[in-house]
Amino acid sequence: MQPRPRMIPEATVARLAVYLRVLAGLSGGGRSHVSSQELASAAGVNPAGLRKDLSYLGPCGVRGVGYAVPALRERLARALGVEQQRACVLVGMGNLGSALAGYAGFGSRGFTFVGLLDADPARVGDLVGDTTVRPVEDLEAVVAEHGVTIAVVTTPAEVAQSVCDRLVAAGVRSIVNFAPQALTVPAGVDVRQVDLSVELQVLAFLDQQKGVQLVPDTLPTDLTAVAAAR
Amino acid sequence: MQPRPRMIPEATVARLAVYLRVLAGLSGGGRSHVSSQELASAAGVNPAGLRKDLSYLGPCGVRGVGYAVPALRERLARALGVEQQRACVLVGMGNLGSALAGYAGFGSRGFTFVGLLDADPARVGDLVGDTTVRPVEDLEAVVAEHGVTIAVVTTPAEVAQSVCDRLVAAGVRSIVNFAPQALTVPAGVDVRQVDLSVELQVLAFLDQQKGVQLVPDTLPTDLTAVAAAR
DNA sequence: GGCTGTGAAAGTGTTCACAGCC
DNA sequence: GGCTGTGAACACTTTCACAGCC
Repeated sequence: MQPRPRMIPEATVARLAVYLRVLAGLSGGGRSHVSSQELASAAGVNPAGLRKDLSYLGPCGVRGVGYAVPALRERLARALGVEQQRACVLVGMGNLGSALAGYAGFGSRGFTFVGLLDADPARVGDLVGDTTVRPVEDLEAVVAEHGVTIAVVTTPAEVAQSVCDRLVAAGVRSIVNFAPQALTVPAGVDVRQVDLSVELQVLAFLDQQKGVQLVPDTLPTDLTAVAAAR
Repeated sequence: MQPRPRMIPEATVARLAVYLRVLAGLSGGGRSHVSSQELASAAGVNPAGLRKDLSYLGPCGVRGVGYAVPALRERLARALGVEQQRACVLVGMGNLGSALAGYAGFGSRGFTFVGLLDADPARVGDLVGDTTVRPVEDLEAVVAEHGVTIAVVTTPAEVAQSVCDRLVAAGVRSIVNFAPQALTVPAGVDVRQVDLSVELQVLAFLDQQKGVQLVPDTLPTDLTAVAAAR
């Protein structure tokens, strides 16, 4: 009976955010229309994939012409929920935490950091952007006060789980975790794990493979030798 | 004729890096063996998936017992190429760049930042970790001097492409790009694009969806209304 | 009994090719 | 002619179930 409100795949959601950013730049340039080819190239994806992504929002282009930049922009913003401002807290004000808190891009994309927390008394009171760092003890109070549902964890790995537990208990339902530590959470809470060092590691692996492929003529009889040479 | 050196899927490579980190922690605890269940739980993945991942390296566990911690650790390190140290450069010493440069985890995983570069004269000369920030003009010299093949870009978006071009011209073949800007590179060069704000955006979307799902009884006749209400 | 290793199945995401419309 | 929208094919991952071994 339900024709379904059309589920949007997660991979698509991530790319929609990228398209929105590219459109913002394009919009500043005063462009009125853009083709899937052009948009895809600027976003670094395949044109057909981009069209499929956009089609999840329903038809939103004009055949033979392309996409109207302002209309598409508004549609994307609405689909992603950027229109309404969301209150976030950030726990762990090391270099990474400071980088994220100071990133100007967040404000325009619907995120406001209403709380910057740190366990180190030396850091409490510092001004990052226009927000003052508060002691981690205030966590529950900040979450309750602003009705925070999204949190960013940039603490050392050892304390990430306990911080996470406190966040969840206080009512946070969505967490981005940069600490190299898997978090366990109750059902209904989303965690996105981001491991910066893994990116480098994958590159190193690919790099190494390139080296191996440059010498494909050496054909060892023993397969384990190849694996070992990796 | 070739039984194939067994290609390892990229998704698996990324997880192998995580397993290696977990094992390092476990190894410090003096454990001699570990089951796929335990390792998977600590890494935040499915046990069957973990076993499949490890099976790409060939059999490396003991049935009925589990995996020998030191042996598995060494095998993973070899597969990922962590044993040999790799020279990297990092361009753009803002907060994010500093966070990455200061991350102690890299050293133990085979990465050494031999060059920290920035275009801002005010930042040149700063000491980050035990490396001095150099002017971005030195890029080609540093890459050539140390035979750098891996670079991390944490510059503003506007200059990311030109920095990338210089890196590639200098001989870099693998790039992690944190600037919100798609990079175009010649064939043979790998780019991994990391967009930190996209993670938050996806969470916001999921968060919003939860809210919608809490009121599933409202069954509007018009589908577009649902899409719009997003 | 317990746990690994792995084919087979299910699910997800990507690419292709072309019909449909301007 | 050009470009969107989309079903169908394809590729990639994940999950399941169980055979094989200690």
